[in-house]
Amino acid sequence: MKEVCNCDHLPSGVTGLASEEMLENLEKFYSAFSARSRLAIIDALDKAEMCVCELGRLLNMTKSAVSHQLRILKELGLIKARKSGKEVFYSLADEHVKMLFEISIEHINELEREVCKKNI
Amino acid sequence: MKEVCNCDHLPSGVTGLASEEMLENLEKFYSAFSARSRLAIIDALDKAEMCVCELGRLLNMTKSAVSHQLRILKELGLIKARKSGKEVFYSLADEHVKMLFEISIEHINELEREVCKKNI
DNA sequence: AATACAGTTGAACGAGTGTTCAACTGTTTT
DNA sequence: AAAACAGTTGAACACTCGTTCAACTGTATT
Repeated sequence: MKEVCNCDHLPSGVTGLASEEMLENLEKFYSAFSARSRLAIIDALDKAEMCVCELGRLLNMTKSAVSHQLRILKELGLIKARKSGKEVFYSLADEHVKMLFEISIEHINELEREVCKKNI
Repeated sequence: MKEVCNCDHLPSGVTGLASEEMLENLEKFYSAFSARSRLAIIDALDKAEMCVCELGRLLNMTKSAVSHQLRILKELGLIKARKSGKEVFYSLADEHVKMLFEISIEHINELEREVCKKNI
């Protein structure tokens, strides 16, 4: 009962691999969430619309740092901006972003529990 | 009807922000998916159990590069290993990882469609 | 018109990261 | 016992990325 690696050929049963384009989209999307500062911003905007100044104070970041990260999130289509006088109010782009973020939180919580159980 | 930034105090309606620990978990999790090579590995393992050699050939990576990334994924509890003779077969850790990955793909597809619609 | 404030931008810096290379372990085959 | 193979590991390298700093735009206030 030997399990062959047979490294002369590709594994046979493997079909439906993600396309290059899909991988690129996934990478871009996950990268947006892979920095603590951006995660904190998304988490905050998941709770309420906020201006740069508020975000900065809430998250202990400089306005500049917040602004840089907001630009990245905006380019990825994850947040939207609403200008009002001197201020710019940011919020999550749509319900899809909101859902995806909240679902992730739930699942990662359960994942964490699984890992903990195994380590006992 | 002026919308006050009132940058002397924190925004009032904001409660239930993610804890530091939660942010850390989210960051670790998303970081695991933020490298193209790791994404490709996860995608492949989502389709079938594979050894390092197969992954390397399938994804055009050296065994060393694959092994390094597998170590990271294993430390995060996202994949598991099964040794058999000379070879080590890897697969996704459990159904939770599988689901989270597949759900993400669906949602990102829809997200992409939304963004495209807006750019018309 | 001058000042103050919210926000943006680009350059520069330091920290983190993925790959490569070479040496290594451990198992199987001859 | 020696050779071959699957896989791992650590150092080195280039590259990316987030923050800081300073200068800037545009709006509101006096």
